Amino acid sequence: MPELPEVETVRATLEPVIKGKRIAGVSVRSSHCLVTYGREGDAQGFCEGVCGRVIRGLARRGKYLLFGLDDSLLVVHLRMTGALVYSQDPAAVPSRHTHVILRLEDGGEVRFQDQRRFGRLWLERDGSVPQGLTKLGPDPFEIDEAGFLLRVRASRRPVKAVLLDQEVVSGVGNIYADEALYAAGIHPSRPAFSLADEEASRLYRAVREILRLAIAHGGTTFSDYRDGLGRPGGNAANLTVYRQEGGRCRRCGGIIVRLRVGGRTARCCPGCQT
DNA sequence: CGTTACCTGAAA
DNA sequence: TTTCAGGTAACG
Repeated sequence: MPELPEVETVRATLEPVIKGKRIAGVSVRSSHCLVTYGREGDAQGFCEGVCGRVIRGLARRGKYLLFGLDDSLLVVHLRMTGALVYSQDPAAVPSRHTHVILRLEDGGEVRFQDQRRFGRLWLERDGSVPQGLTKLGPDPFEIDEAGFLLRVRASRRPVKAVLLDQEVVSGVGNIYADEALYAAGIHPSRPAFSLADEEASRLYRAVREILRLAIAHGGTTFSDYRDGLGRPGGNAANLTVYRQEGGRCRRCGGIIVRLRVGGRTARCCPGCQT
């Protein structure tokens, strides 16, 4: 579910209400999502490791959220259906998919909920980080055009598969890869190395603009995604091809089609994207 | 490289 | 009943 715009929106909405707050207690309703110092499902170690610590800040790298604690780092990946929602209402009953609750000293709490149970919370110390984070590439706002071109075109794989590869560029997922390729007029199956300078340049600018727009609208919600305060995002109205198969292309009036690229579903306009 | 597994639930 | 879903890691 959440790609860079959704994760950034969670970060931006959550940080103001939790920064500087001490974690008073933790409720683990299901420990499957916890990785404590490399040990999967260690709820007790997790509780001991976070209780009493102050949340110093909330950062994002790619699609990862990083809670800076006093002496450790809490890394969260929401994967497909995860959400981190702040609540000040102690009477609000947690959903059946709420797996972990961080209770703050001031009465607020942060709930980790995740229907499909793919999301993870890693507690790390000594500067170590989860495997996926160590190999993460820069996000599209952290590199210039030349750097983007070098990374993306260094592969013979379909350009969409390259955009989705978090080691090449981080933060782009299935929604925004389709949207950016449409905006740049590039077919998702094109081998990445075959992009001309002009095409790769258009793609760089399209990715940044598509992500910027999505952030400005609080991310895209189809069903599960919520920001840090439990609100859905408003970016679905801006989508031009993603989940629009069968509809008309805004540019040429052709039909948006669905195909398979790199193991994922891709949507595109065959008339406009070459 | 592409394919599969990991899960649950909604929709076809 | 089958297929599909915003992601990633482990396969072969």
